[in-house]
Amino acid sequence: MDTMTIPAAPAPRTQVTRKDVARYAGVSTAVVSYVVNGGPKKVAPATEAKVQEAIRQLGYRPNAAARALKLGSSETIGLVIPDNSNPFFSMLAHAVEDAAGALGYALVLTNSDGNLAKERRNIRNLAARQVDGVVLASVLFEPELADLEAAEIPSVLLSHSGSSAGVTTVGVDLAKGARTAVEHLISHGHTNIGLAMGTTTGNEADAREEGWVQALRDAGLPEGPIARSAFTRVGGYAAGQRLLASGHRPTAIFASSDMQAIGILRALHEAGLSVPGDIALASFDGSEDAEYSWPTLTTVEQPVRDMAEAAVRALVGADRGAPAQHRVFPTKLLVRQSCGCP
Amino acid sequence: MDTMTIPAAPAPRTQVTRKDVARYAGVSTAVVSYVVNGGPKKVAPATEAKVQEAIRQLGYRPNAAARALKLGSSETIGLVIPDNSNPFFSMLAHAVEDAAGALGYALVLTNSDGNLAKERRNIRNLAARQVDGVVLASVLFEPELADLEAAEIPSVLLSHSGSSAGVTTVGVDLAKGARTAVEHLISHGHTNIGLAMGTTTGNEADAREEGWVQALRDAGLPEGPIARSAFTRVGGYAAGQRLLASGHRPTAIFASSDMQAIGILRALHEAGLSVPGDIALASFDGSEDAEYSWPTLTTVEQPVRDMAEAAVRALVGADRGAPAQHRVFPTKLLVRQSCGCP
DNA sequence: CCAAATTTCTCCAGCGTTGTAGACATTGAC
DNA sequence: GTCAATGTCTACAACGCTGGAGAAATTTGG
Repeated sequence: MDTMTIPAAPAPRTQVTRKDVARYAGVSTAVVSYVVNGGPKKVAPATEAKVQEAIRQLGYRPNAAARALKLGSSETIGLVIPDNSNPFFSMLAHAVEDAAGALGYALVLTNSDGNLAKERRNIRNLAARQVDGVVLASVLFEPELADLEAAEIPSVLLSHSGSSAGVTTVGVDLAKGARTAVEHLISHGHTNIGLAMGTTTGNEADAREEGWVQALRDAGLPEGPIARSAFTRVGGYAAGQRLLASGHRPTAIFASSDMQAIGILRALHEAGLSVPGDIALASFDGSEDAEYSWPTLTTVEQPVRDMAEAAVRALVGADRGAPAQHRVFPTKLLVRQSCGCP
Repeated sequence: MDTMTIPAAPAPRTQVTRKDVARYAGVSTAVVSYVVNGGPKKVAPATEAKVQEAIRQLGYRPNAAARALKLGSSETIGLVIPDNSNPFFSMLAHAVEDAAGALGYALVLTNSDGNLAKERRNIRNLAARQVDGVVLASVLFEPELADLEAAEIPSVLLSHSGSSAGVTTVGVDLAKGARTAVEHLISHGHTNIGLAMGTTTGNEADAREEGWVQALRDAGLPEGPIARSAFTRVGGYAAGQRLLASGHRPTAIFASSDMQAIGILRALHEAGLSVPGDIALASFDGSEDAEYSWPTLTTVEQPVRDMAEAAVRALVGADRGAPAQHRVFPTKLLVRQSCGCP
C-alpha cells in the first residue's frame, strides 16, 4: 500500500480503547469494563445494550497487555519441549494447547532442541512474559526450575522421567509400561531380547530400562544387547544396526520410543530381515506413526491427552494451588503386528 | 508448601520491579531502564556496574506485559496452523519458532483443527494479544484476515495454496512441484497414474491437481482415477483403498502429501501389493516420515525452513513494512524407493 | 576561577486496563 | 415532602515500564 513509509518505524498501531467505546456509548470507561467483564456493579440493561453496540461498531478488543499488567495474569501458559520434530512431543503440544484453550488460556510454545542453554533461555523468557504457569516436558536439567520458583510461577513436569521434589509431576509408570511390553515379547517365546534405549540425559536413569531388566529377570532370562541413541528415527536406525551387529543377535527388540522403533524397522528392512518373522519388535509411546508403519508397531500407549489435561489443570485449573503431587497415568499395550501375535 | 492458602486466590505474584532495583542501586528508575535497554542517554560505567549488580542480586526481570503496553509491541508472533498432528505442520511450527526466536520473538501457537470457528477464535485471540504479526499456515477462510487488518496486525500466509491480494504470501509452486513428480513417474513408463488429492477447503482449487493434469496432458496420457481425502494418514488409507477398487486400477499414484502416501502405503501393503513393484508412489512435502517408511518415499520437498524464515522476516524482520509480495520457493524432487527407480 | 559545554542522572506523563470509593438518580416508606 | 435505601454511574489511582524534558554534576576552555 504505502511503500513510502520508513520500515524502521515501530508500527504506530492504532487501537480502539475503552475510552473510545465509552465516549461513543456516552458512558464512563468503568461501565464499559463492567459490561465486558461483568463487574461487581450492575449495569442497566439499556446501558449495557448501548455499550455492546458501541463495542461492535468500533470493533473494540481489550488490550491483553494492559489487562495482564493490571491483573498480573496473562491468561497464557508456557510449554517447554525438548524437540518439536518428535511426534510424541508434537502430540503432547497439541494436547496441552487444547487443554489450555479449553480453560481460556493461550499457549506459548518453546522448543529447546535438546540444548541446555536454549532451555534455560526459554524458561527465563517465559518467566518474564508473566505466563500463569509452565508445563515442562522432559526438562533436561531440573535446577532450571529455580528461575520459575523465584518468579513464583507454577510449573509442572510433564515428563518421561521420574519424580522430583516440590513440584507437581504428571507421567506414566515407565518401568511398568516397559515391563508389560517385554513380558509380552517373552510370552511369544523370545529368550534373547535386545533394548534400544535413549541416552541418559544426566537426569536420572530411565525407568524403561529398569522395566526391561525386571521383566527379563522375573522370567529368568539373561539381558540381551543394549544400544543407546537419541529418541529419533535416525538414532533408532543406528541403534538397530548396532543391535544386528552384536555378537549374540537378539530375536526381539524393545525400543523405548516409537521413533527409535521406526528407525530400527528401517535397519531391519535394509538387512533383509522380516518383522516379526526374524525379529520381533515392541516400543513405547503409542504415537500415530506406530499405527502406520509396516508392519504396524506393538507399542505401549501413553494417555497423552489425559496427561496434558492434568498438567494444565494443576497449573491454572481446578487443581491450582494444590500441594505438589505426582500423578501417574496408566499405560496400555497396543498389540499390533510387530510383536508377532498370531 | 503452604497447603492452607485458599486456591481461589488469584495468585498474588510478587515481582521485583524496576523501582526495587533502582532503590537497591541508589539510582532512579530511568537509569535502570537505560541500563537494561541501552537508552539514548549514556550511563557512567560505575553506575552501570552497580545497577547490573542490583539486577543480579534481586533477580530482576522486566515485566513483559508492562513493556508490551508501553511499547505497543509484545515481541511475540502468532502462528495459526490447521492441524498440529500433521508432521508437515509441526515441522513448519518448529521452523517458524526458530526463525522467530532468532529475531528475539516468542511464538504463540494456535491450532484450529480444521475447524473454521476455532480458526476465527484463534485469530481474534491473537489480535487481542497484541502480537506483532501472525503467520497463517493454510488458512481455511481468508475473510478472517479482516480481523487482523482491522487491528493493523501484519500477517503473512504461509501456505500450500495460492496467492491472495493485499497480503504477503510465502509458498512453493505447487503445480510445478507436482508436475515434476508426475513426470518422474511417467518417465518410468507408467500410463495410468492415479491421484490422491485433498478435499478442497472451499479456498480455491489445489494447484497440485493442476500439476498432475498438466504432466499427463503434456505426455498425451489420460487422467487416472482420483480419490480425495483429508491430508492425513487415515485419509490416505481410505483413498488408497478407493484407488485400488477403481475400475481401471492405476500402476502409479501421486499423493498430494506424505501423510496420505503413508496411508496409501498401508492400504497397498494390506492388499498384498508391492511398492514400487506393483504400484509406484510419489508424494509431496518432504517430511521425515517419507524417509523412514517402507519403502522410502519419493517426494517433493518443500524448503520449510527457508519459507518459515521468509515469513517471519516479512513480519518482524528486515522485510517488515515492505509492500505485499508473493514469494515462491523452489521445490526439489527427492528420489527414493517408492517410485521404482533402479 | 567562571561560564559554557558536556555528561550523567531524575522527574514525570502516559500506555489501556481494572476496581474501589463515592457521586448522583431513582424509588419506596412514612 | 423528606429521608433512607437502593440502583447506576463516574472519577481516579494504580499496575511496571519507557523516554523526553530538563536538572545536577562534571569537565573543559579561556
